[in-house]
Amino acid sequence: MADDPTTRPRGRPKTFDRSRTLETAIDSYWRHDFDAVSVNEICRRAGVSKPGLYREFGNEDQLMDAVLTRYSEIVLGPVMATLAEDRPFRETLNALIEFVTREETPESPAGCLFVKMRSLRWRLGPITRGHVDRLRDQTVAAYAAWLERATRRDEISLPASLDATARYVDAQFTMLLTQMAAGEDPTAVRSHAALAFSVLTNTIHEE
Amino acid sequence: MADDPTTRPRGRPKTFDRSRTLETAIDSYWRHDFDAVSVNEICRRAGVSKPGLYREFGNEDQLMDAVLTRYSEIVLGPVMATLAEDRPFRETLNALIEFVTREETPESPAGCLFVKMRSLRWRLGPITRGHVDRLRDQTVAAYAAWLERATRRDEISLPASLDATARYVDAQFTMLLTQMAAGEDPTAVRSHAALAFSVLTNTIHEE
DNA sequence: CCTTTTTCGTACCGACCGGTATTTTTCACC
DNA sequence: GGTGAAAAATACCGGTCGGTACGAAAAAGG
Repeated sequence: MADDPTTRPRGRPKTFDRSRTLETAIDSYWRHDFDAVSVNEICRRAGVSKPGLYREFGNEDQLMDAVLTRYSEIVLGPVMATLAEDRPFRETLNALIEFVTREETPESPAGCLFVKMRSLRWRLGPITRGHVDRLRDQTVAAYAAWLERATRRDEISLPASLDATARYVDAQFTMLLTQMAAGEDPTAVRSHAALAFSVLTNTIHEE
Repeated sequence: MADDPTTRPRGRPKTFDRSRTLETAIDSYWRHDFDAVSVNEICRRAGVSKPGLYREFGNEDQLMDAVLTRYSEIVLGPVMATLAEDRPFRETLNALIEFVTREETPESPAGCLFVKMRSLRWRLGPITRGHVDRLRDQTVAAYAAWLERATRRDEISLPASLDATARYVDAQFTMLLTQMAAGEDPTAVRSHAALAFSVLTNTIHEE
């Protein structure tokens, strides 16, 4: 069943491990400085030949795009899901802050690869760049929807227009993640988060 | 007097224009993507031979250090001076926000070269990196002194420890300048500033 | 066994990098 | 005019980059 002789293709069987290579690439881009991660370097780390990688992904731009797609599924998806849940505003906010300021672990470095890509936009090819832009719009839209629901339930009162506030939230999370990626103390970053988001939660009807 | 024959050195007179080269380098690093600015590229832009530049500055690290020194004198110095002035807190804050969110002009791109260097720390040599770290400490210290004076005069009440608040202010200005460098709309960035700093100015005794 | 098909990886391409050896030019001094 | 010293630029170095030409290897079909 593992190798059905009727469907087995004709030529030399493929041994290239796409998934493993992709994970190596994600980890490399995420953990290390961006310009220290060349295609050559990824091949070295993944133990894969360069033409093999190019056969699988096409070029550097498409490789980065595949990396971003996978990262989006693994990391960004759950965050979006959290934002879409119908929990009290503070609860979701605290969960997000906790998630964003978590310590580095062997399987997931501090910071966010998506934020890193946004800040190093010029290193990206046109495909990945477009992908990043689309994801950013989706992220801001998710923040806006979250804020609107909380506003309708009188949990917060918007300090600015819905769109401006959503962009502010995005900017603040970007800043927090950038600081985490830079190796800042998580406690200090959390205190920044408390200050930055107090404009949302310290409303008059808490008095 | 311009060429005193008693002090005129022996060999071929120097024609290398250090100041002009330095300004070309500042403009290049400031305006363009960091990895698009190689030593070769700076030589091309400045119309200077590569050995000439190396004779003048030593290597890339020392060139960047010289760039940072000059930038610090030109741009960071006046900001520090503004912070040290004894003006009402809001007045200084507004002046800083206005300065930071100014539009791009031919002689000064949007954003801040110092912030750019901080975010691209891995592109820097050891000398420039140390310089950046020192300047950052000085900046945070200047914010702290400014906040402390305002607190003593009861203009603001600190929402966290002096040090934590100073670091928060630094983080926020860094974020604003990063957004400006990314080409965001100055009005949107100013609205982010208003939200981020409201935690300092919206104190109880304004009620 | 031999051909066909597919994937494999070595070895290479031109471009650009940071940095320098070397020769030529331009001056002061004699 | 000849000579020594300082600064000029050409032309080069080894290394790395993104990307690929091409022959060897491994399977199925005959």
